[in-house]
Amino acid sequence: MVVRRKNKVALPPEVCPLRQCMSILGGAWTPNIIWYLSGRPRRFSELRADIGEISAKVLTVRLRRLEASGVVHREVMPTSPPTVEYRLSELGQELKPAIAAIVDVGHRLKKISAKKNVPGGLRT
Amino acid sequence: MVVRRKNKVALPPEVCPLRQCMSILGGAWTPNIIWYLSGRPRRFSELRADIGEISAKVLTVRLRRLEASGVVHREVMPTSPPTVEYRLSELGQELKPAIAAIVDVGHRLKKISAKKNVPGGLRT
DNA sequence: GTACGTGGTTTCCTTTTGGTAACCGCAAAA
DNA sequence: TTTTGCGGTTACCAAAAGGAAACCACGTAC
Repeated sequence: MVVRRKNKVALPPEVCPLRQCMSILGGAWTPNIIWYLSGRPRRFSELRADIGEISAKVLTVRLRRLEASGVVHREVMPTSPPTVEYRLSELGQELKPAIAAIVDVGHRLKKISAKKNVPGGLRT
Repeated sequence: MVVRRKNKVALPPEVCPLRQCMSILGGAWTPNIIWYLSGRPRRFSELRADIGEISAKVLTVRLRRLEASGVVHREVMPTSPPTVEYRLSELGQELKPAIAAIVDVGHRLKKISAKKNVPGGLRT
């Protein structure tokens, strides 16, 4: 019995742009984080307060992932107690139009669902 | 002991537009479905083939939810075997710019991650 | 010494999600 | 009569996600 190479040569991933981008935007609160950071840099506790319902754990996980994907920059300031500032990287800035578009649709959805008396439409 | 009315008068939901919109776009494959439907109306089996990896169950659930939220219109055609056509409603059309913006970022992410040799960035 | 604030981490738990596979009803075709 | 295609539905299951609460290190303030 001989070990053979597979017939298919592991066809290149050919990532779908939509999935590519959604893999960054996915997960609870991620768009909100980007939204707030698009305003100005923020500290951990600021983001926590801004978003309100997010847990520390999830916020940590999100920020770590965004950092790993190059969307967010993390900087420790030499203060005491040390504060940490998060801001959108150059790459992160590219997401702003997408987030803005989503927010924009959100506004229109609100108007429409108000007209139609669909109480809030779908909620999470 | 007297039953009292609550102090807070059930403050209005005050839905965040971002969450509002993401509650529609959320869930695996949803943006892809909208993307394909934004091209032209499609049948169930077409969408299934277009997206490829989606299961019938999830596709059903997504379409039902999109229909319920008024984004997608479902029409049964009087053919045999009966075919069902899905298309974006007027409200669904509003989502096109947002999806387009996301796709656009996806393209740029691809270029950047190619440059940086981050192999695909984050995958789902 | 003790408490406090910052920015987390860790553990545990419940809920949600999404996939697989089997099944279904109908009408037409073979 | 059996099969085929369409458009699903259902039951079951494993994995992932996300929340709560406890914990942690560090330097400063009291």
